[in-house]
Formats: sequence, C-alpha cells, structure tokens
Amino acid sequence: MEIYTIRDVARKAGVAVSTVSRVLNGRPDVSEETRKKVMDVVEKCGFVQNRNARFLKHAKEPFAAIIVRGRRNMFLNDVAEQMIECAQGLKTPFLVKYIDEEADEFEAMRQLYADRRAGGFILLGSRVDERCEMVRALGVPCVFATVDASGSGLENASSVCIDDRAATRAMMDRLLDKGHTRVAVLGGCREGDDIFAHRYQGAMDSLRAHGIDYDPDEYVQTRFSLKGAYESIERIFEKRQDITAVLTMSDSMAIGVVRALRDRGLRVPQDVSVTGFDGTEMAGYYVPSIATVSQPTAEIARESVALLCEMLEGGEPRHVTVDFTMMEGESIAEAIR
Amino acid sequence: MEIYTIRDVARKAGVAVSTVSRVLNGRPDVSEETRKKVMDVVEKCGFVQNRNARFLKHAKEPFAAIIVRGRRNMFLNDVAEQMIECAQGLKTPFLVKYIDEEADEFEAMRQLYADRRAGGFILLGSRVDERCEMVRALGVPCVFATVDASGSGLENASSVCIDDRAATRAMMDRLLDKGHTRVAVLGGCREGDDIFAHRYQGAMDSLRAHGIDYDPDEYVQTRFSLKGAYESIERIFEKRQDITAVLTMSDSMAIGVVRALRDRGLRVPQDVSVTGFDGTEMAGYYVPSIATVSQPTAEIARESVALLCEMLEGGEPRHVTVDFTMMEGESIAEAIR
DNA sequence: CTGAAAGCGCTTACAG
DNA sequence: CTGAAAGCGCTTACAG
Repeated sequence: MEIYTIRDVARKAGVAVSTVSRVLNGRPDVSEETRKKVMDVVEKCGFVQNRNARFLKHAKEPFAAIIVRGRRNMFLNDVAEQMIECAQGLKTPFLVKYIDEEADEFEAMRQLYADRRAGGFILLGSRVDERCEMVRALGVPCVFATVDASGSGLENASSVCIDDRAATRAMMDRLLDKGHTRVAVLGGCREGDDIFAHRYQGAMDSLRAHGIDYDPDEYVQTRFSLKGAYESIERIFEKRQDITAVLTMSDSMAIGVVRALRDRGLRVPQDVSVTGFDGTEMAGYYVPSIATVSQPTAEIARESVALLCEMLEGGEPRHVTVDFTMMEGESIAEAIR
Repeated sequence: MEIYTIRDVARKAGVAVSTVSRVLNGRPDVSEETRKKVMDVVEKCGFVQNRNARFLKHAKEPFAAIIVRGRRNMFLNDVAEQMIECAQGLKTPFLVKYIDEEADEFEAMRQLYADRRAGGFILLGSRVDERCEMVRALGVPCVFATVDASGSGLENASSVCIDDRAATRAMMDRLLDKGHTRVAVLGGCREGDDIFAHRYQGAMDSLRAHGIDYDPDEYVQTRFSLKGAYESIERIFEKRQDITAVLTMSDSMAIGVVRALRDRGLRVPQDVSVTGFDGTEMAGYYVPSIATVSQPTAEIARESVALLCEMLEGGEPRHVTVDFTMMEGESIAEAIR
C-alpha cells in the first residue's frame, strides 16, 4: 500500500503542507472550505499520519504515562483500566505503557521521556529500590501506585497504597482466631522494603502477638503464578506435614495452592484453610471463593491520578494510605484440632 | 533531566554525528578507539536514543508485528508469548502490539505500517470480516492465528486454527453420550463466518446427529467475561429450568457459569455439567477443573511464525488446521436422568 | 486565513 | 575509518 505524506495531500488538495497540518490537528484557523477540501483528499487516499514525525517535532502537548509492569497481572490491569477512566476528560492526556514483568520500569520511563517528554508518570507494580534514582534524575512528577514510596526520599514522588503489613496481619489474625496454629506462609521475596516484605512482617506480627513460634526457615518463597504456587506445596509439606492453613500473598498463589491441596486429596477449607491477597475478580469466582484482602482498585486509581495532577500543578508530593477490605470467602474454616 | 542528542554526544566526544550513529548501531566500520571514546560519553551522560527520529529516518530493517486484540485474554496472551519465543533468532525481528478488545486491529496494522513499514503481520484474536480489505490494501503478508481465513479471498493471508466446528461437535458429543439431552449453549455472536459461528454450528451438528431438538431461541449470547457468563445463567434458566448441562465457548465463560450454578445451590458436575473451550491454564486449576477443548498453543505459535516467514520469502499463503485435544476435566458427569 | 521556511534527532549514501 | 550534507514527515513560529 502506498503511504501518503502530508505533502502528497497538500499537493492533491492544492494547499500548503502547513494548512494540511492545521486541518489534521483540528486548529481553528482554517476556513471551512479549505478544511473540507483537505479532508476529502485525506479520506480519498486513506492518509495516515506518521506518528514518529509527529512526536519528533515537539508535539509539546504535555501528557502523563501509566507504566504497568506485568501484563498478566489481573490486579494491576484492573487498576490501570480504572486510572484511564479517571483520567478521561482531564486536561493532560494519559497513555498506558505495558511492559514485561521482567522489564525495567525505570528504563521504560526514561525511554518514554526521551521519545516524548512525558510530563509525569504513574508506576504500577513498580519496586522501590536503588533504581529509583532514575525518578529523581528525570525530575518529573511520579506516583507509585500500590507501593509505599514514603521511605524513598524522592522529592518528586507520591505514592498510594494500602497498609500491606496491617492487612496481612489482619488476615493472619483471622486464621489464628479460628484456631489455626500451624500456618504455612507463601509469598514473594521478603527482603528489602517492598510490599512482600511488608506482608511478611504483617504475618509475623500476628503470629508473635498470638504467641505462636514461627521458624523463618519455614517460609516458602515462590513465583507469582499458579504453577509456581502449585509446585511450592511440595516444599511446604517437606517442612511441615501438619499445617492446617496456608497464607499466601496473592490470589493466584492461593488458587494454585488450593488446586495442589485437592490433588493431594485434601479438602479446602475442611482440611486446610487458604487465603489470598488483592481481591481479584477470579478470587470471587473460584470454588471455594478465596478469602482475600481486597484492595480498593477504584480508589487507588482515583487517588493516583489525583496525586499526579496535584504535582503537575506544582503541589508537594504526598503519600496516601487507602483502606483495604477483608473478604470473607469460602476458603477458610475453623481449625479441626 | 536533560536529554542529550547524538549531536551533544558527538561534540563531547570530538567526532561527527555520523560516527556516533555508527557506534550506536554497532556498525563494524569504526575504529576501536573511536568506539570507546563515544561509548564513554554515551554512558557518562546517560544518552538515550530518540526512537521517533530513529524510526522516522527509514530504519528499513524489515520486521514483523504480532497484533494481539484483547489484553485480558489469557489464551491469546499465551500464544503471543510463544510466538515471540519461536521468533527468537530469526532474521526478521518480531514485535508485539497489544490492543484493546474494542480496538480495530486493522487500523492498528495500518498505523504500524505508516509509522514503521512493518513487513508482515500476525493477527491474534482478529476477526475475518469486511474490514479485511485492509489486509489486501496493505499488501504485506499476514497470518490470521486461531481463525480460519481460508474463505477471506485474500491473496496475501495465511491462517492457522483448529477445526472449531469439529471441536465443539466433539464436546457436545461427549455431553450427549453421557446421557444429557437438555443442554444449554452459551457463547459469542453466532452470525457471520467467525469462530463462534463455527462453534455454534458444531454444537448443532452434534445435537442433530443425536436426534435432539434444539430451539435456536434457547441460545444465549454473552460477553466473554466471568461476569457476563455469570449473569447469563439467569437467562438460561428463564428459557429452560430443566437443563442438565451447559456448553460454553470459552473457559472463562465456563467458570462464570460454574460459580453461578453453585450460587444457585446446584453442584457441578453432579447436578449440572459444564464445558469450556480453549484449554487455558486456569481451566486446569479451577475446582472442578473444566472439561475443555485444548488448543495447541505452541503449535499454533510455531505454525504462525513459520507461515509468515514462508510468505516473507515469497511463498504462497496456506491455511493450516492443527489438532485440538479434548481435556477430560472434572466438570462433567453422567446425566442423572 | 494561508504559505514558505526552519528544524525536531536521527540515518545513510557520498566523499574523502 | 571518518565527516559534511541531505532528508525522513511532520509542526510551528513568522510573514503576509
């Protein structure tokens, strides 16, 4: 297919390229007659703008970018979608950039800044670690969503998240209050300052408060996938054969665990209770529905967008904590003994 | 953050911009000494290429694009991922473009062609309808994956898919052979020539062959989501209260249905059998695991990439049918009466 | 309201 | 092996 340029269109319409550009960009200073003439040609020859040229030539209209790390993460996808909804109609347009779970979100920011001078970022599923210096270097407002960045020391970063530690503690409390004493804990890397470390701490808080000993070596770290969780049941039983509950750090982990338990002939929740985290749609559709901590996706989305807008208008960064909700679920029961 | 251009780098390194460009693109005709000098500057100032400029200036290296419609579609995501793996190391680089389920895949193709002159496309989750003319107009090789495009009349399109009609017929056969006679059918739009129409036909083939009457008005069309399927259970029971099985056209539909049945106090499969389609990971992890038709994702991925490469080298388009596998699953049982 | 011209940051022949 | 120059397809002041 022949690709026409605006020069071609200009020639065919008998006007200057600058005029075609104006029409294409909906500028008001074009006569109705000229506009129509140009649009006729555009439609007739199926003209498509070259966006490289468009963005190269400083399309200096400021915009914000939402960077989502993890394409398969239902939870993050939900939040991103709601952010887009919140951003509808705002003066600054928002765009979403999905990157691989393995990719570097800070590199993605930098590239987006180099290519299009993004005026602000929302990072979804990002980590707060040493690579954060990129945020400082970029110097544009940045909101970490679902992660606490208050300890990052960045003067241009806000964040919005639930209290992961308190939420996990509350979940563990529920298990312990139901009489469970031998609980396996399954999750992500518990080192550092990120949400998995916080969740781990929350679980420990509860165990400690209930006077239950927990050998840190019993902790099972796993990938965030159904398969990863399924396979770690092996390791869990290697360490303790007598567990009556498994606390996990995500809904997909919980689902992987339930399936693995069933395949071992154990019933959930009659024999073993299982808990998830995030409050994804699937957790509610699963059988048994998964007891989980529901993160307020709509609120997180709304707050993130609001925080970014605040900063774009010169406001100071803020760190917001939103409330989580404990979801009952059918996956937990009283301990049998 | 200050963004440097290759002119800045050239100046700091005391060389010409063309030399910097050569270094950046790994051209062999640069002295080791110069290369080092340039790279030092690049690293020191954190230079990032502007990709708009790069792509604008005909980076005429040919490449292929995989367009995935539907970001939340696990099945398509799986296939896309495997395509990328298959394409590793091939002469033509492949890139993946995810678009919204509501977006127009043919527009996406056109834009990608306008921006970067993609040399070929694989369309995942595309539809074969009148908008296909875009494929003809573009004139570059195109592979429809998971859809049959043999009837499209396009001379530059291949396709690879299972026999959706036969697969659905086989699934319905299984239900009927287990004694079910009152089966609800739940799926996508059955008009036209796409996979859902084929699946519908397959279900009808089986019913007809078994001498079972089916009132077309009983068919329930629904959205492809857990929620959509959940809600259509209402409509199913409005039409027939005595059904003992539900055949659906996707695994998520099946899951939505199972949950809805449970919430009505019906057991799956003891009271009602339910079947899915696609063979997604979740279908196997669900409880009960979903009886489904497993599409050979690896093979579809491999074949699609191979077909595109064939065409890129001047080969004729071909339409390939790959074999599906019936997955047992725990979600179906003998009809009680 | 419209046009001619400069320039965005790169790459790629073309000379040397 | 290296540099000067043209040009990719747009947009945006600057004139008229």
